Amino acid sequence: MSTAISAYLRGYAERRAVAVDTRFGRDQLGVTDRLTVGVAARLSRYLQVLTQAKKMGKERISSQEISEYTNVNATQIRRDLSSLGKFGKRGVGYATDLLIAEIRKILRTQGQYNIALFGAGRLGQAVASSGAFADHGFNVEAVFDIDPAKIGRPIRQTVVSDYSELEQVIRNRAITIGVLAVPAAAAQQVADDVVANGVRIIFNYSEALLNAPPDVTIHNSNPAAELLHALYFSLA
Amino acid sequence: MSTAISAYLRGYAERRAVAVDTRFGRDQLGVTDRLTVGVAARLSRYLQVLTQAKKMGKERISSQEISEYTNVNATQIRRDLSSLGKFGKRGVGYATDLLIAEIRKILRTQGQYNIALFGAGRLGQAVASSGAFADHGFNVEAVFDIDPAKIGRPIRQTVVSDYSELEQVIRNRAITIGVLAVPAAAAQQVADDVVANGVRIIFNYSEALLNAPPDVTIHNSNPAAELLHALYFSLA
DNA sequence: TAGATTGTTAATCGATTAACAATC
DNA sequence: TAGATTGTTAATCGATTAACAATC
Repeated sequence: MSTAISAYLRGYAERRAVAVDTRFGRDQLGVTDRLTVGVAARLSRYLQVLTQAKKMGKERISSQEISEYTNVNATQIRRDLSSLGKFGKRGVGYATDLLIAEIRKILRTQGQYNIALFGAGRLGQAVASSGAFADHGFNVEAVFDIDPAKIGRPIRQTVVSDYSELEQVIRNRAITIGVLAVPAAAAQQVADDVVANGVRIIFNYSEALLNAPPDVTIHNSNPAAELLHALYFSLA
Repeated sequence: MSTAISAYLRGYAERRAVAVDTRFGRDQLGVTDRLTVGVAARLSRYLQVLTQAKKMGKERISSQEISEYTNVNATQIRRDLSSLGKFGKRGVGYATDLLIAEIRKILRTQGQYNIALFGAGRLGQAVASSGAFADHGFNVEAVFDIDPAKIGRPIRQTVVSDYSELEQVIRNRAITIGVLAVPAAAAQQVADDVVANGVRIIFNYSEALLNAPPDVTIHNSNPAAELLHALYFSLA
């Protein structure tokens, strides 16, 4: 067990009171209620751990084990899960497969989502090659760059497209998520362009502070901020 | 202003009540009190935004502006800051430089920290080349790989070392942080090795679930979990 | 002065946790 | 049956927010 300081997500916008039905997270009308931001963030992290645990051949897992890898209190985990259904067996634990399926259902992320990756540099290549996205149904459907040396070359399974084909590719390949692995100086322009073409979710790996319309969700990667925070707690 | 869902950190361990002195975050005895996990996480994020704002030539910034980029409520930001000192000017805002210095003081991250990077592949190269760490005093002092083709080659300013030199390099270069950009299958072994050589902070970019002693802080990078969570809130 | 923005209060709500009965 | 672990309760604590006086 490690004193892990773990990143987790939290959107401060869109906070909403929740009255989740106990079984399916749906209300009488069949409309799915919103989870609170904290719950959705934690469920995403449980899913990550469960996916990896399954890869390692683990068929059952206890709240205590999930706790050790996420550093979420075991009671909190049981509480989160039991408020959404009865997924566990007392004295036994949770079936990994079942729990993965249930959390995916709850998060409504069972489907496949098409990503366009911007920037085919080292970071872009690392992102495209990572299994992290693929495990969760995120397909890198398109990769863009402006470097003629990279355009037309394959990265994993995807051929790098010229940035000028942005509009056409986004629409033809049903891109819903833009991942920015471009230099900070170019990030705002790319963000503007993808937003103009209907993309409403941006994952920003650049250091740039992006501006976007209110209906666009921007997620910033902040490795340095995370490390600073981890450091604070390890320097007792 | 965007409906940004932003990552922020939270260590569930080491929670502690806080009674921070208003000016320096120190108590009568000169011993720095612990911030709550939430406050330390938010301060780290403010610092990230301030650093970038400064790069963009912004000399002053308001709580409202910081709020737009971090999606932390502006009142919360003023509250966090004012509980640690009076850093702002009413009617004006906060001086970027001053606030950066103060937050660094509070987080005790003014110093330089030496990082050893494991894995000189695409991800490792991207991490080493990123300005994100350098901006906050994290020096990539050593890079390790086991691929003979990479050993001896420079990555940015650092020559790739053979993994067999681990012990010597960690001790000679005063490495305090290990960053893992190795395949998942190798991650646990590397973690064990760096811990055996005294490193107590690990930043894990691999998908592996790592085990470590309780006094070791493990921070896991979870891009897919973050994206899942962002997705949940954008699929209204 | 007028406008802007901080610092602070007060109230509410959600997160966290220990403890334990239920039950596999 | 004995051990393990979930599901759930109850109590506490911190986070969040609106509102506004202070003041630049």
